[in-house]
Amino acid sequence: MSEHDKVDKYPSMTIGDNENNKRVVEKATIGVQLKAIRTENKLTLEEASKRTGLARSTLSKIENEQISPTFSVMQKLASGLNIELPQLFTKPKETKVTGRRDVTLNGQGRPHATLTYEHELLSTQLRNKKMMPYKSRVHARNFDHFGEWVRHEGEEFLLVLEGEVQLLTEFYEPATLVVGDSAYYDATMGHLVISTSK
Amino acid sequence: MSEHDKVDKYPSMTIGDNENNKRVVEKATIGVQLKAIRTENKLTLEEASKRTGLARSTLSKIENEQISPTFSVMQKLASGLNIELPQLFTKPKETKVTGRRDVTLNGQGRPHATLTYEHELLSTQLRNKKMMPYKSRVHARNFDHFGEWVRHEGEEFLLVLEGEVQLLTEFYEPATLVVGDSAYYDATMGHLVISTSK
DNA sequence: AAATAAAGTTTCCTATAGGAAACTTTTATT
DNA sequence: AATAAAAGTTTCCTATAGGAAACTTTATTT
Repeated sequence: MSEHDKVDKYPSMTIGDNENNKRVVEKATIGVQLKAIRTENKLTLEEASKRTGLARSTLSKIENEQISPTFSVMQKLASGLNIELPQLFTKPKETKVTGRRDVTLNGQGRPHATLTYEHELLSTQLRNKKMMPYKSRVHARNFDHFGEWVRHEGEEFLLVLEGEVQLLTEFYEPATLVVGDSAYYDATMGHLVISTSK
Repeated sequence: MSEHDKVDKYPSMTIGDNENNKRVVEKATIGVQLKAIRTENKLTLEEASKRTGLARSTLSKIENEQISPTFSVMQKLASGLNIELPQLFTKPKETKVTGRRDVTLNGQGRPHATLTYEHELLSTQLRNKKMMPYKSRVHARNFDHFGEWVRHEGEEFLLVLEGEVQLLTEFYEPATLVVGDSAYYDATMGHLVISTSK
């Protein structure tokens, strides 16, 4: 292997440069990550070797991006160094909303109407939030307005701001909620909110 | 390779059974995961092969846990199948609140008072929620009640139910919020809420 | 600043991953 | 139910990962 080869073996390894031409911008930094984790823990290659059961040389090569470790090696790394697997290739988490906030004054949210609901989406300036807050006015007055359960990934929390609604969910009896009442539920279970106000 | 070998190659591969005797309970299911993802997307091995740029045979062997894919292969999988890398070895998230809900009537939450806030924790019956909803009455009337910024992991959404408060955050001017106003912010950035009601 | 020790890298070899093609099994079609 | 087509598996080979030991570099001690 020539000197040039060594340096360029995994040059900047752009992920997914496959025939479909799907290109992912992120770089493969498993070596860099590993070295960072090891040095932060003040471990030598020898010590890391003992903990992971991997050869000193193997660790060195991974750190210098000379080889692409197998999944089983990655598992030994995570286990031996007491970290979660994704830490090996995920840069220290940067929340997408890092250092940002978004204030939405009453009634200034982005409107979004459907047949059954009138939503006011809140904090729409912030992208990639973990929560999607919104205020809703409920029009639906019975199950038939929907036809079937609403289901989707994630969890929902609701708080009644005015009037009276019924929360219908699979497996449970309907719950009548008035101002100040709230509920939290798994959204993969069928759910609906209907209005029982006048 | 004997029939027995084939079956047991990666028998139930308990991770991290290394000399430090650190034992991780989780199983290595990258093959199972991959197969699940592929079939859910109604892809044949051939199609998956085209998308990822990997050989049909390689995919088959990975799915049957006959080989341990290298990191670079895992990247091609994630990229080609349009998934996040950790999805390959993390079982489809089973929310801890699966199939459950928790209704909290007004004033029936669990009280939790501090010097500066009077909290009413909501939906405390459900454990391991992704969100922690609560109503708070704010006592603090200036920064000095705290001494320094509040900081923690995650994101916060707040909605004013009555009175008037000021939201103080690093990097931003204070925001005055009245009933119906809301805000969303990164909680790792210093933040405080103080009361400006009478 | 030599000598020694410790940490890290490279080489060389063996084991295993990944690809091409043959083979087997399953599904669809007549 | 026989045939064809499609999907999946296995074989066989080549390329590359991983381990042992030699080698180089960096830090430490005298």
